[in-house]
Amino acid sequence: MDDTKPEQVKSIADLARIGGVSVSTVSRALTGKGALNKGTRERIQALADRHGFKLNVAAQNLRLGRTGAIAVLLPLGHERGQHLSDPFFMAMLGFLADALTDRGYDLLLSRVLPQGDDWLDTFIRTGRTDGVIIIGQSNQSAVLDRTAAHYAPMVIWGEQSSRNAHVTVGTDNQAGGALAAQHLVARGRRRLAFFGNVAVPEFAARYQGFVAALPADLRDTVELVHTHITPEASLEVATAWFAAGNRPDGLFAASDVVAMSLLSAATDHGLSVPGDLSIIGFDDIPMARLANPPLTTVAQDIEGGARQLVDLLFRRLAGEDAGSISIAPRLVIRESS
Amino acid sequence: MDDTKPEQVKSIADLARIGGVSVSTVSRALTGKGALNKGTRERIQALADRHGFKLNVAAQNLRLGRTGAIAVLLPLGHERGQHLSDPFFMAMLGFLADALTDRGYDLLLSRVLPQGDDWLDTFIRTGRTDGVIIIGQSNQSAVLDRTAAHYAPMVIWGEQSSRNAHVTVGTDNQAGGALAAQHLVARGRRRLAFFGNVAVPEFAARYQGFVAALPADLRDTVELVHTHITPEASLEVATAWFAAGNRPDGLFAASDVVAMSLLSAATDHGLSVPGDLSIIGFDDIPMARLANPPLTTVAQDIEGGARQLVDLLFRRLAGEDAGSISIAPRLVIRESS
DNA sequence: CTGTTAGCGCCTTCAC
DNA sequence: GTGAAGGCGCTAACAG
Repeated sequence: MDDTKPEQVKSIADLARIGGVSVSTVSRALTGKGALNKGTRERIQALADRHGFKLNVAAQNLRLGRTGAIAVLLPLGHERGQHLSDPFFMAMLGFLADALTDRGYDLLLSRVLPQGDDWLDTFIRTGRTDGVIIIGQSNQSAVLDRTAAHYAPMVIWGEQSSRNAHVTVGTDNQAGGALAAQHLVARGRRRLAFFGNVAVPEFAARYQGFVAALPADLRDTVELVHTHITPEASLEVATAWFAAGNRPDGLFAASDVVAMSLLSAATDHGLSVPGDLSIIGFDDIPMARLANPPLTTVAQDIEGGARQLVDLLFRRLAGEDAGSISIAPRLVIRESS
Repeated sequence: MDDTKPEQVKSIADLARIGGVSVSTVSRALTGKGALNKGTRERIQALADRHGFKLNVAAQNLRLGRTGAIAVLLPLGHERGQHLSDPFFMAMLGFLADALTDRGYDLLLSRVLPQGDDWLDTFIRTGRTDGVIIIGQSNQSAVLDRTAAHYAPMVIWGEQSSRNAHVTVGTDNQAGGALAAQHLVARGRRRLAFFGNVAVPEFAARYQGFVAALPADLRDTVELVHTHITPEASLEVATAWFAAGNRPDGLFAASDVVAMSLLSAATDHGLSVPGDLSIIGFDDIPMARLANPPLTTVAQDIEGGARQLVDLLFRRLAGEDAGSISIAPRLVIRESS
């Protein structure tokens, strides 16, 4: 056809000049919005392709008063190492990335070390993203509540509570704890303990649900062992605990990673699982089935959760006053119990 | 002092009006750039704080001709499930987020299903980010090379090769394979196999390094077992392989996740580790020490790697023609060998 | 159907 | 030391 040499085209103005049309025509051709003669549209599109030109998304978004990005924040309130290693978050993040991509949004990832009480407002006011997804309340419930009061497009993965002013999506952790309790009791286990960090709302709920579902005589004897849920910390705590002579017959861990630490420590101390004791985890990370023996666990629907988070966020972004969502957990029985 | 009611301040123009100064003064006060009377600067900053005003980062970046964001792309060329579950990526991502945050940049996360051969150029031309970090070549080396020819701010975590036109940071996978070989040989193991997907450059190099470091008589008998490196796929392959009657005494896995599958499958078939056979993984994910028995593995320096990736990217962003970096692996001997 | 124009919110020369 | 004005690249009335 014609033989325009691919010169540097940096903006629609350049392309407009080369194509002998106005910038609005180029804009209409490339966005597909607005009425435009089919021939012109195709000619401009072809011209853009030939020059390897794409609309600048940043400028486009500025003009549209949006950013085209959603922030995913991992607050490291007290579990500094958790997010680095826990497969649960990787899975969640992957599904979130998919769900946001499907809607044409970018995912802005940020790990935050909460400082003072306005790290969240400060982040939001810089206008970097159109909405915020926060993974876990950590110890920041008060900050979340304060921001939720004036900022709608924010959803939190975590524990739902009537005390929360912020909107959450999350597993019914109490129900999950109850599933674990019922299972251990059904197996005839009576010397029980829970391992986790109850300063984290999700874990506290798992513990409460666990205790509440126990028969009255066991409720008073169940031990609460505090541990951060990183592999390193939980292995250390578990090893020390067994070394101190504790001989339980039923353990419920706040996460699969902690459960794997318990498994490892128990084996090291010559105990057989599930012969001498049962161990139950929480999450059902892909690796739970690779544990030795494969881990019985309370499964969270990570993919479904991610989808619900994104759905809810976009409903709120659209002005709808959509509320919290609770997801039922499911007991997956393998060989560790 | 004064009692201005916090009205809605959406731009520096609003603040300029309220403060009785020009927009340029506000800009100078809030960015700290340019000369300005100290008193004015402090007055405007106080005014901004009182109104909870922050500069709009998107507009600022548009004006400065940058985006303030770096893309981290996970190409899912043939390991669709890998990135969802492999703790290695979570760790890498966490460290990248930290390193980028330290430099005042955002991390734009994107999982891409490579389509055709210009998904990368298309992404770059939309101008969403100032640079690109790609985790793994996947099967896209040709695409990466083509883009690298005209786009400097791009670094790849993966396998370095003289055939690569793109710049990489990565573990010396051949050396890692050699470490595994030497260790198994030193343990007197002779019936060897490698488990992994050699269509992935990194894994191919691990396999080659492994074979090359073997004594001549073993080199011909080592078996290459193909498996994707997801927990699900590798467990299935390992189980079938043992069920077919294979009785090796030394296994080298392309990743720790695969090694844990091998451990699980071997135990299921009544084999003892390390009694009957030795198993070595690759990565040294935090959970490797929680395996039962704890996993011997070739450790990658994930944190150092992430830092090098970011350093290299910013050097190239500054116009420097900085080249690829190779990181030495380290054998971590635990109880699985 | 297409072009002109006025911004989105900010930074930065150039004057004063 | 501070203000006015132009423009980063794009979109959307409003005209014609």
